[in-house]
Amino acid sequence: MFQNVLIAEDQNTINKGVERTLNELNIPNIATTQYCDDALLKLKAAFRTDQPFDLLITDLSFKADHRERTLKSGEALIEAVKTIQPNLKIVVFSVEHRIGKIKNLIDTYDINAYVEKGREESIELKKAIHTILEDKMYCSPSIAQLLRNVDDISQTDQYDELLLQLLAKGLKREQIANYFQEKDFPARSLSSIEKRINKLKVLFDAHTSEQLVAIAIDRGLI
Amino acid sequence: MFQNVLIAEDQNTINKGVERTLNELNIPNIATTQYCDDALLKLKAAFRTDQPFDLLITDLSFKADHRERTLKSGEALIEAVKTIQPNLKIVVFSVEHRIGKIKNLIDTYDINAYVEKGREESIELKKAIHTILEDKMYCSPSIAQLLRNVDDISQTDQYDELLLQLLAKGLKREQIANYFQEKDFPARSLSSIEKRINKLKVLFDAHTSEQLVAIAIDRGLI
DNA sequence: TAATTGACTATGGTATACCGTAAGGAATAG
DNA sequence: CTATTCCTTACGGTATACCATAGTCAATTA
Repeated sequence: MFQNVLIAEDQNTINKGVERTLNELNIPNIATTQYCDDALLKLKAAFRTDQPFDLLITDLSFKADHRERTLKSGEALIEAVKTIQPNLKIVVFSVEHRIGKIKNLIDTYDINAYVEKGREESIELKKAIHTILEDKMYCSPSIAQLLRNVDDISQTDQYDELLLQLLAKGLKREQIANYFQEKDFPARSLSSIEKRINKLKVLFDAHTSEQLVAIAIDRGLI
Repeated sequence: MFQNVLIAEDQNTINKGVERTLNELNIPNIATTQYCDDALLKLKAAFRTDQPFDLLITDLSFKADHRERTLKSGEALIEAVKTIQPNLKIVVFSVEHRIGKIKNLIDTYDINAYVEKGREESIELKKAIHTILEDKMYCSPSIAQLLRNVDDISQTDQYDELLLQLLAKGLKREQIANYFQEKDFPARSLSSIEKRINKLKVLFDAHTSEQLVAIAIDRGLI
């Protein structure tokens, strides 16, 4: 079982709750922190001793408050951690359900578990920890399900992604065409842009381009 | 001090955490539940005994899962509770920061405290409970600040919020107008809808309605 | 080579969104 | 009461989005 676990989570109550769950697993040393910067400091400090942390459980989003912050998100924390202790096991514990974001997280940072916050989260956390101990990856069932279907989404390639981003950034169709002209992209005419947007609307079952943007955001594509 | 407290919160970990916080206040009987319907059953059952609950701490949003639900939100639970035990003290404990919703909650249901989930939530929960014991209302500082600035804005907030939601759901301007006709809302003409959308675009500095929706989602307005 | 296909583009017509103006009515101020 | 202001609505013109059609060109195939 893990010996030294660090919890990074801004919500105080969740800290307490996760701590209690870890108690039930008989983990001897549990540290908690409410800021990413503090988490990194603690990890660094412990890494220099003979008692480094062997597991990090971290949220993704941390609210801003009066304190200055260098690391502003779980992603940033993970990226920083990987440079000093690349073998540290990491569990991401978040409400994030946008599959694009999660897939990116898994692909980029090679995290060991993704647990979605929800009713069964305590049970899932325990499962995740046991699974990691066997050197396997754990993922909440609902998310695992979505990940399997993620190939549908990767059809919408970089081009579509950029197109949706530009829409969400407030560019009109003609402006997008001009932008693509400059970048010398294929399908850079106004006509092609229109067709592509239309294709995306069919693909995502959106009635308007406003809804298209909303869906794209909801799925974490942009 | 309160003797019998019920916690309604779908996130298991938060349940544990709040329970621990209440332990620190030496509250003898703490019950937890992850469903609104169960919460109501427990409240009803206890109300018939000589040990009714004297405090309810409830979240606002409860995720859907396989179970059938009658009560789907904290608001619904509160409304139901008020019919059977109108004097029950209620603490709402939520991440909700849309001031319109919160003001509506306070005005309609006469709740005793609103604690916003965040870094200081445990301390605030304790403060809230102590404040309620003195028969006063407690509100998180950040929310209290916002409430002071919002007198008549809240109505327009609701309206704008719905408008943005309908846009994100793919309704066209005319369909939104029709929807507002049916609901007998003020400013229900196509012209008014257009004007309002335009006002929102100026307010949020959006160039297109697509961007407006994106910004609204980003800020958690919808 | 000739035909075919597919990706891209140009064009024009229709629908919708956008924007300004003005009229009506309710509430408010003088 | 009248004037003013604010809100709502109607209306009309312009811009943009939407949609169908057809043309160009390059690559592929027979």
